[in-house]
Amino acid sequence: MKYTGLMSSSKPRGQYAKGAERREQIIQMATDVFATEGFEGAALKRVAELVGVKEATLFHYFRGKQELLTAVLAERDRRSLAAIEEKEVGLSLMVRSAERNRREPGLTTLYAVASATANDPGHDSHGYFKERYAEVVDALAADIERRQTTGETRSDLPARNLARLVVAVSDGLQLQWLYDKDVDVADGLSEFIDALLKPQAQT
Amino acid sequence: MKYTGLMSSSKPRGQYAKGAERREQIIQMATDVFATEGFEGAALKRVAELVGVKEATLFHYFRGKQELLTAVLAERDRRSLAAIEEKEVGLSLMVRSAERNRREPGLTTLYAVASATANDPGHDSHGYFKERYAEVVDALAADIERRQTTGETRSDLPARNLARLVVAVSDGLQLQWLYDKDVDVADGLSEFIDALLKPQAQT
DNA sequence: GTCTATATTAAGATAGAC
DNA sequence: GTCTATCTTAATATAGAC
Repeated sequence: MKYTGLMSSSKPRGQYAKGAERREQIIQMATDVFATEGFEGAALKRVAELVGVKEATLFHYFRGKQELLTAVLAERDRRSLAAIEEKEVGLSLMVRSAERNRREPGLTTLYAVASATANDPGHDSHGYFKERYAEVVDALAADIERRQTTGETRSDLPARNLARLVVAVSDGLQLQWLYDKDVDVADGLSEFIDALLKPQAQT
Repeated sequence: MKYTGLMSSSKPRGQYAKGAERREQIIQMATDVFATEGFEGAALKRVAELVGVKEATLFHYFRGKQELLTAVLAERDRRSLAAIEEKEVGLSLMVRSAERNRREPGLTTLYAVASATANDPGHDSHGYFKERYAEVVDALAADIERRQTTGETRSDLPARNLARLVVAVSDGLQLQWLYDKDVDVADGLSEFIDALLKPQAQT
């Protein structure tokens, strides 16, 4: 309802914030509001009030609501990666991400919905998702291929196909979780990786 | 753009169609328009024109655009099932459905987007997807469990977990296909089923 | 101090929901 | 018709460079 308390304390009279900082503030606050209200349900007015600026200021930093959404999604990715050990890549990163998702259901839902709706090339986040899918599949395929050479992982299927399956299981279970919170994405993904990637004895 | 549904020429002047028939016509035409223009992009006015009725008539049969969408999605399911051998259930049905999806990309995209956006309990199609996921997982689990007793399929994992993975791979690959049409959902799903469900030798 | 780039806002157009 | 949300336009305020 009322957020006026935040205004004057966070932004002393007569001072302008530096562009990059204000941009950060807006993304952070938009993250919270989008995660709580959903994309359509969120009003930019509320975001602006919480930051302590007028709506018009938001449009100075972002061309529109969709561009702000893209910034929120990209920033979540960035934070996610930053919070993880550098050595963790590929398969273990996927499982770790699924565990993080469990802790932020609002953002995870936002992400799942956006990944489907942004399929339209006209959607502002289309490029972001297209590139990200390519990157994730590439990184996973490289990790799997490395494991294949050491015999740690089955080699009877192309690494790239296996990578696509891992990503598919992750996204697909996430979708089922939207409708049934008993579904555990991290557990299911782990089970899948253990079961599918284990070296195969010929039967 | 060509719309192949039943046209107004099938309705002689001065005759009212029976409710069920008109309803059918509307659903068929809406299917074409939604598949071509997408849900948001589609104008109900256009659907009405193509059917040969006023927009108000649409609202007589469906409370709103979302309810019409639900009817379109449900009808696609019904037709899909009707066109398939009765004996085909479970795993082979999943692969067959993926093959059909390849032939109707517009509808498939519509379905993928709707399955993510309808996660909100307030969305008109929410109940449809929730029930459908439960049904599909149940049917698949039953099929897999049967195969497990015959030794045709691995038994070291619960049938229900395997069923959820199969559904996840199907939906997940479909999502990747939205961004890269080179992804072949049916092939990937087949590969996955062959690889994962094969009885496991102990390693 | 003046100048310029950037930050911010007031006011309102437009479109859709109720 | 009223209300609310997105977005535009154009004018004002501030910070930093010189």
